[in-house]
Amino acid sequence: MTDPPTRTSRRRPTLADVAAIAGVDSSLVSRVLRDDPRGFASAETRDRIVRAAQEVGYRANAAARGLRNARTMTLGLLLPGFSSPVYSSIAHGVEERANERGYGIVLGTHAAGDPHETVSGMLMHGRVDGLLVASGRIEDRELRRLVDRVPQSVVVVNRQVRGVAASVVLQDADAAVLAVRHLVQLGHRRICGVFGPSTLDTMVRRRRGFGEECRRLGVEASTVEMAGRDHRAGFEGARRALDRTPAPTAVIAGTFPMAVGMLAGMHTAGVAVPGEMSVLSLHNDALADYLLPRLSAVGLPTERLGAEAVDLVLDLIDGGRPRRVVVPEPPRLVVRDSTSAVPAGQDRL
Amino acid sequence: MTDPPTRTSRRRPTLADVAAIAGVDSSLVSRVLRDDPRGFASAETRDRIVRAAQEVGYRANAAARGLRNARTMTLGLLLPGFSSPVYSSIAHGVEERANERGYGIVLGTHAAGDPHETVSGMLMHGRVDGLLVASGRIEDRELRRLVDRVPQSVVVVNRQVRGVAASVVLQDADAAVLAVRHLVQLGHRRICGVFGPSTLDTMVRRRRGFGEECRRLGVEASTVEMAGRDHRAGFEGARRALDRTPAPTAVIAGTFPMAVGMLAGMHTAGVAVPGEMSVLSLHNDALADYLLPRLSAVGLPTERLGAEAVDLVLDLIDGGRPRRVVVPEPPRLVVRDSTSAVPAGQDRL
DNA sequence: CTGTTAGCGCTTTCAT
DNA sequence: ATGAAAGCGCTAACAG
Repeated sequence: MTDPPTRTSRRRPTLADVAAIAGVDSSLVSRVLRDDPRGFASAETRDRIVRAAQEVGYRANAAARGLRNARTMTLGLLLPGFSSPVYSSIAHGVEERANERGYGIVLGTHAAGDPHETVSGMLMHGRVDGLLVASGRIEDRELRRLVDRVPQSVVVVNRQVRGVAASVVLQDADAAVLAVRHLVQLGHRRICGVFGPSTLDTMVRRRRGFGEECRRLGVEASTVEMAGRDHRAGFEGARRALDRTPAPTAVIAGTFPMAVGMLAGMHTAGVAVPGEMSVLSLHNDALADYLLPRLSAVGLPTERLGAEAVDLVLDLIDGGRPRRVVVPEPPRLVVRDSTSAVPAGQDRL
Repeated sequence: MTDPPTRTSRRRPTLADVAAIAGVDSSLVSRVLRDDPRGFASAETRDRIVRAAQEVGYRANAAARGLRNARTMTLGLLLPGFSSPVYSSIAHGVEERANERGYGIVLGTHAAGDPHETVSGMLMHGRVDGLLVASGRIEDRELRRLVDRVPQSVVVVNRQVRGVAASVVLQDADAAVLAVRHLVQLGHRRICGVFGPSTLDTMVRRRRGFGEECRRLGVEASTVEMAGRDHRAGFEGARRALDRTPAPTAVIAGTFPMAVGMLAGMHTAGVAVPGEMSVLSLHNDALADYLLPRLSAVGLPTERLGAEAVDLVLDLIDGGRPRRVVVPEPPRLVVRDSTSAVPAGQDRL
């Protein structure tokens, strides 16, 4: 028998402590504090309980509750890191929506260690009720194996994987379509798309949208595939695009950081943007307004990605069926200064 | 009595399940699987247990373990968001080090909701064993109140708060000192520091280092204080710096995004960098190499910040005494293209 | 070397 | 309207 802790005691107060002070049973305290419909208590008792709880600063222990309910009220979020603004944005959206729905987030970046271990660790130890995988680095095969074990609680974000039924993606192809249309409207007829590795699902979809729209509009499309998708990849991609003969009059970058790198790459190569070359980014970012020249971009609603993913996984946890969600907000073109009409003398095929 | 689940069963296997298959008691399974020194088992039994565990894919339930041990093996990380690269970097450092030491991270950004609730929620519900607060937005007073309740497990990161004994910071003042010296060496004698709000501890320290070194070296210092510390704040700060009479020949930006904004601001104002104005950033970033001009910067070891914070909080959890840690790695100057010798005709006071 | 027992803090029947 | 008791899955103390 431990004596009920006072305000000054350091041990975390338990239901029993509150019950002792209020002079009732702990089960009643539990019901009252949770507003359990079956927890009718006389207004007076109720009041005593609530006051006692406040007095000692009672907070339910999450582990005990989780053990009892077989629910942790926590979701896992697996990211490759915070390298790209897209991941930051996803994290933000996930966290916000999870919060709204009463869930916490445990974070796993697999900067260090085996990605598969990180993933299975979270889910298999029952640390989380569901898992959002927003990492391109985990192999499809690994992911499928994981989902085979716990299909009801894994959602892949910004990616689709054969065999994994629950996913949320953006309208990547449409973003590329929009980009092509903008450039064609400006008079461009030779466009080069510079993308990241085809091992990334988003890149494949953007690239496809790019290729198809170019074909449909009858303009000359070329494509460069880089191993990375960061500034450096863009910088080098610019050079690769310039090597094409005849050179394109406009380039589309597969990611925002790539577009930034391409701006630098064009400058290094002595090619004026947008005078001699238009540069257009897939994905927008606050930084775009502060670059030279200000970067035109097709914005995608990345924060919605996180929110939708949370809704989907919570639905799965509640027994819902896996779905493939496409965020309904369409991509939006934001024209700034890096795209302009095709230079005179180059406007025919 | 439930029958031992086979591979196909969906219920998460427990110790009891493994024990049943191996034909031993669950406590023995527990000891063997944890390599408990008191868990000697005959090689043969051991083998049977391990195989049984593997067969059903046993993973210890974190909630049960946490309840029993009064340890969750989880740390809380409170960030204001991923707006700034510094926060991403801290998150990365924290996650990596925590991983190494066997801890998970639960993330709280207080984009949404009451920051104080987020914080107390994590700690008070026993969801985490310790808390890293890397947010400038939580008021000092709030933070002190929190720490009064649970002094042994809160560490503030990249910030010091009176009344909160455990903190980890960088050598912010020294970074500013290094910046000033670089510019003075280039011949600059009128330098303007453009900082974020003085409500942020880091800004105060950088500003102090700036002011003191300028005084020591006998150069003319002016200071601009902006309400924000993002691109926009830098953009507007550039104009404010140019309004000084006589105008400075060099500016130091309080954060990396501010420096980016200042580059744009100078360009908009028609001031050539570095021809007419040198721009130097406090904090470095991969982006620096891809700006026009490439941005000179003083790098600070932000990732170490996260690692040190994890080490400190784990030390506190183990009963260690609170300390004020300063990350030992000194700031490093990276000279690129945005700083140069003072323009001719302006090199005297 | 292995089993028994008790209990972490909570929720949920089932009694009263 | 309230209480008693059981049990979530795990580990530690103690027996044997």
